Amino acid sequence: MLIGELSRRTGVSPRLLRYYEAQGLLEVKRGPNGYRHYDEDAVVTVRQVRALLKAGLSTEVIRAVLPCARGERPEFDWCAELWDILNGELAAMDERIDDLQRMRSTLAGYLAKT
Amino acid sequence: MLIGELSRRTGVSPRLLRYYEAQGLLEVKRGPNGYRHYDEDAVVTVRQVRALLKAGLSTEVIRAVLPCARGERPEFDWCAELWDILNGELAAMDERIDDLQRMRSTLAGYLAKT
DNA sequence: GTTGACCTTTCCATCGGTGTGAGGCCTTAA
DNA sequence: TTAAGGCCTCACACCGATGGAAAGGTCAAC
Repeated sequence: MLIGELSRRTGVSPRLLRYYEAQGLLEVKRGPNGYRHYDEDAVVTVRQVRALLKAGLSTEVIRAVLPCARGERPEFDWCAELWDILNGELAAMDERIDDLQRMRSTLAGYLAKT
Repeated sequence: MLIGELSRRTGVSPRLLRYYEAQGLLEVKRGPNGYRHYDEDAVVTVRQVRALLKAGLSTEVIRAVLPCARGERPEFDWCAELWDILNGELAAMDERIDDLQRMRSTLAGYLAKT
C-alpha cells in the first residue's frame, strides 16, 4: 500500500511515517516511481511504534526493541541486553512516579491542613 | 543573596535560576545595580521546583502547583482545580506505565517461547 | 586605576517528535 | 491537454529544559 493509505489506516501522518523509516523503525520498498510501498505488516509495526513511543521510549530504544517485539530472531544474549534496557526505562519511570506521588501526598497534606 | 550564592546553595546554574524566574516560578527583587537579590525562601522554592521537574511536571504546571506547595493561600476551589491537574498528570503517567508494562509482558512472552 | 570576580542581557544551540510549506514528478480522468 | 490529487525531497520551525558564548556594567581589593 502507498503511504497515504497507511497513514489513513494508522492515523499517523505521512510525515511521521517517513520519519520512522528514517529512524530505522519501518521497512519499505520503493516502486519504479520512487513511491513507497508498504506491506500489510507495516500497519502492525506502526501501531507497535506508537504504543512504545506513548510509553515514553525513544526511537533509538524502539529500534532495538522492535525486532524482538515482532517475534523475529529472539536470540538469547541479544534479548537479555534488551531486557536490561527496558528495565532501566522502567526503573526511571518508577522513580518519576515515586517523586510525583511524594509530591502528591505533600500537596494532600497542605490541602488537609485547611 | 545574589544569584551566584543561590546557585551554589542549590546546585542549580544561574542560567536556570533566571529561566525559572522568567517562567514565573521564582520571585526576585533587584538592587539599584540591576543585580537580583533573593531571600532565604528562594532556596526552598528552588528545591521544590527541582523536585517537581524531576517528577516530570512542566514549568507551566509547576507554576500552578507552587503557591499551594508553599502553603500560601490554600483556598478551596482553587486547590481543587490543582488537584485535578495533578490527577491528570498521574493518570497520564499511569497510562504510560501500563503501556510499557504491557509491552514488557509481550516481550517476556517472546522470550519465554524460546 | 587596574585587575578579577561577579553580575547583566541577548542570542544561538541542543535533542526528539512533529508540523508545514515549497517546488517538482506521476498518474488518472475529464 | 490540462486539472486534481497523490507522491517525492528538502528545509525551516516549534516546544521545553538547559548549556553556552558574547559584550558589557559593577564592585572590591590591591
